[in-house]
Amino acid sequence: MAESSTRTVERALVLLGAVCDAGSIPLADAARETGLSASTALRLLRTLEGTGFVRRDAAGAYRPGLRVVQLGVQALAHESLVSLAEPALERLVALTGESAYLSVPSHDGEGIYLAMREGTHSVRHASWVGRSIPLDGTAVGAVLRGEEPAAGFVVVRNGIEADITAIAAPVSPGGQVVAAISVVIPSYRITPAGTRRIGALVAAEADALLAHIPSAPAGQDLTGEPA
Amino acid sequence: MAESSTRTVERALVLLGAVCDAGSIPLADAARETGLSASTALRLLRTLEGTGFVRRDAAGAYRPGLRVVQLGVQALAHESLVSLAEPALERLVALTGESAYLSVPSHDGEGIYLAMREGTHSVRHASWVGRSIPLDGTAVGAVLRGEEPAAGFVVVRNGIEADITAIAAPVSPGGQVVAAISVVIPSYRITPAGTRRIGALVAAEADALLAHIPSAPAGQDLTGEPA
DNA sequence: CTGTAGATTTCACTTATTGAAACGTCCTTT
DNA sequence: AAAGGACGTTTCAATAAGTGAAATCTACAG
Repeated sequence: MAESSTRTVERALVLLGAVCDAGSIPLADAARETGLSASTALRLLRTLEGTGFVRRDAAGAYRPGLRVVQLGVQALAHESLVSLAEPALERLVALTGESAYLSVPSHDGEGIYLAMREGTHSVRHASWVGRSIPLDGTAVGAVLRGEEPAAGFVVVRNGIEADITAIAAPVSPGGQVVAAISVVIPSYRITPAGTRRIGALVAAEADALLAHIPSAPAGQDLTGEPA
Repeated sequence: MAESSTRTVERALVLLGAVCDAGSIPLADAARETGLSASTALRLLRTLEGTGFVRRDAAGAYRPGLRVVQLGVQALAHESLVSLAEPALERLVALTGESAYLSVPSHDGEGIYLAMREGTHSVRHASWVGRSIPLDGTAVGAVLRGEEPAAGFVVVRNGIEADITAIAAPVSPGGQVVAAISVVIPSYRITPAGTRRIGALVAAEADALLAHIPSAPAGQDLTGEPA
């Protein structure tokens, strides 16, 4: 039985996702969006409510509950990658003035931002931690998939977002890509020379990120605590 | 059937909680801790894994997955209370040098820190966002329960944590307590006069927090977006 | 080499989930 | 005012789905 499942739980989790995506959603919409019957959705949402994963507001609509916040923040704190990366992101911002990101592959064929540092320019790119990013047509995506061009970094000009240029480099201890460091810049501000310079910086930081790690045996699981 | 349930989902969520609490936990421990049979725990954890809520590390142990981080951060961002409170916390830190917190009642009879601002003193109290706090014997607890003494703030000296004094005041638009603002101080640093001064500051900030809000009808649901 | 502990799979039992339908309510429409 | 529609909620019989004891396998410690 390679296939697991547990339909009920899967459905509940999908519902939870829908509620979190929406921020606030009435029962009927949640049911529609997840393709569940109203009664099933109600029952599952009630279970989620009873455990604090969602709550109802005065209007009766469902919202993400505090348990979600709690577990999420806890989990984020346990991700040692972000604490390792933070100084690197900071340096990148200091040296480039642009926003810098750490992202990792998610389970569903996308990527997700785990940490960011906002740039200092007044016109800056603003994404946010926890945001999903497609792997197609993005610099981060190319890197997370393992396409590392000779230069050591990937540049995507006006990819998913128009007028935005992204420069990304892989964090790949032992050849296995576990994360990407990237810098995102309004395209009008970028020059060929600047691209090379920043690309080199990003690649250098990405390389250095896990260089100190004594002996990452198989280059696996560096998303957890190093201990 | 006033009682909801859905045993399977509840169990899965308890497991998820256990994994997040532990940070990293092998199947057997998770099963023991939740009182589930190994096979059931395995099946549920697999479901959680398939949806990205947990993942396995190289050793096979379970850890919080990225989905948890993602939803948690999303949810936290949607909490308008924290954006409203942040300036207040900042001011408190500026005026007192001590760490300041925003907390709300959780679903399980505890409280949870939703936002914090670290103090500037070299010896400071460090808790963290997402942390649970008991309601018994804490200043925050007293406030969240609705016990507002005449002074407008509660002081608890050496409560749960020894050598720590906490001063908390309720955020209660329309009489209903929805949150608490608090400052936490190493006890040796506090004086009677300082307590009064800080208490007044905390109470003032807590009062002012939702004063601007045009017309919070029944004083409900201010944890969500004000729209 | 033997014994214990964990992880994983199998499988028969039945419990617990399911969704259509019915109900009450609150709107908007005619 | 009455009719229509949408939503939240409850009921209930059918059965799909989850359960846990036991068996299997591996890894490791004695």
